[in-house]
Amino acid sequence: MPAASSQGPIASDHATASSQQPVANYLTSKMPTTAPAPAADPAIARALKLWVVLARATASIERRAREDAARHELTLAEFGVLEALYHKGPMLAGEVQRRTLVSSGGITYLVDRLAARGLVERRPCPDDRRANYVVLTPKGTTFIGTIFPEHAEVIAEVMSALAPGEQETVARLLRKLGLSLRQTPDASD
Amino acid sequence: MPAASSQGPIASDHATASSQQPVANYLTSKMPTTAPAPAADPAIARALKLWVVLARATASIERRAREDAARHELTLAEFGVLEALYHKGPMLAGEVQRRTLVSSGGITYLVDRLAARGLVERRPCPDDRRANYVVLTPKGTTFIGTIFPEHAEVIAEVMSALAPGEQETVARLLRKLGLSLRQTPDASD
DNA sequence: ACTGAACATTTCAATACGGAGATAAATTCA
DNA sequence: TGAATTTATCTCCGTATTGAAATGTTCAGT
Repeated sequence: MPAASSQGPIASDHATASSQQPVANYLTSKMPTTAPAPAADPAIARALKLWVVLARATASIERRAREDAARHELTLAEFGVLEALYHKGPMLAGEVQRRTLVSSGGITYLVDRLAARGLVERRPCPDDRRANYVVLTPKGTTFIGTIFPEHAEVIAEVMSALAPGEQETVARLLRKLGLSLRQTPDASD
Repeated sequence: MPAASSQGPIASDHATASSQQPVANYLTSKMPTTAPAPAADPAIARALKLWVVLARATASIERRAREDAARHELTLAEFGVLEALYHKGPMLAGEVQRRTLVSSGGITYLVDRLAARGLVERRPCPDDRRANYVVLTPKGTTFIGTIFPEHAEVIAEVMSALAPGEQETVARLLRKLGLSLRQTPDASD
C-alpha cells in the first residue's frame, strides 16, 4: 500500500536535528512541530489530501478483504485469480495477469500455487502453442462459488458506511480518475 | 494492492472444465462466457463495483508514485517515513509505524535502511527507555525537502483528471468510509 | 518492594511478489 | 524461405514486508 503521503507544506526551514545539543529541545519538551506552513499551492494540497484518504481507505478495506481471504488460506491475489476465472470462464494466463494486476512472473507463481491445490489447471491453447488457458477445476469452481458470496457480503458491509448514492458518486469519479491513468481501457464490464 | 475483485454475479452453474471433451468447446469457439447472471443483490453489486474501481485507481496512482519515489532509490514506505518526519518532526518509532501503515517489524527494517543511508537517526527517548525517537539528519532533511515538492507535483498532476470540487467530494466520502473502518481516528491534520 | 500485565521495539523466519532475462512460438516483411 | 520482431509464458533472483516470538521496560496493584 502507498506510504500514505500526507498533505503538505513545502516549507523547508525545518528545525533541523543535527547531532548537536539543540536536539534535546524537542525531544524533552513539547517539540515545536517545525511549524509547517500550510501548503503553498491549494491545488497541490487538495491532491495530496485526496491521495492520503484514498490510500488509507483502500488500505483499510484491503485489510478486511485480506483477512476474509485468509480464512480460506488465500492471498488476495489468489482470490482475484479464482474470481476472475469464476466470472469469466477460462482465460489465457496473460488475460488473468492483466485483470488481476500482477506481474508476469507473479501470474506463473499464482497459477502454480492454485494448481498445486487442485483449484485450477493449465490447458494448452490449440491455436497458439506459446499460450495456455487457465481453467477452474470442478473443485475450484465449487470452492470459489462458495466463498465468493461471503466475500462479497464482507465488502458490501464495509461499503455500507456510504449511502448507495454516495457509493455511486465515488465509483463514478474514481473510474474517471483511473481511466485517465491507464492506457488499457480495461474491460468495461 | 488488492487483487481487483471484480463486480459480480453469484451464479454458480459454470460450464465446468473437467478433463473431458466438452472443454474443447469454449477453448476453440467463442466461449459461452458461462453467462453470469447480473448480481442478485444490487447493494452487493454496487459495493463490489466500488471496490474494483477503488482498488484499480489506487493501484494506478500508486504505480506512478512508486516510479517517482524510485527515481531516488526510495520505496514508497521509505518515502512515507521521511515525509512523516519532515512534516511532523521527530517521532517515536511507533508513531511513525502507525502513520505509515507498516507492521511492527517493518518499521524497524525501514528505519534501519534509512539510517544506513544517513537520512535518519535513532535517539533514545529520555522518558521511556523502551522507546526511541526517529529523527531526520540534516542530510535527510535536505533530501526530503528537495524531493517532496516534486513528488507532490506528480500527485497533483495525477489527480488533475478530477476537478477541484470532485476531488473534494471524493476525499470527503473516502474519509468517511475510512474512518468507519478504523478505530484509530487518526490525526485529523 | 514484588509480581504480573501491558507496551515499545527488535529479531527471526517465511514468503509473496516484482522485474530482468530466457525460451519458444507466432508474425511480419523482404 | 528465412531473418527480424513481437508476443506469451516461465525461470530465477532479489527484496520488501508481514507476523510471531523474544527482549527489555514501564506501570498497576497489593
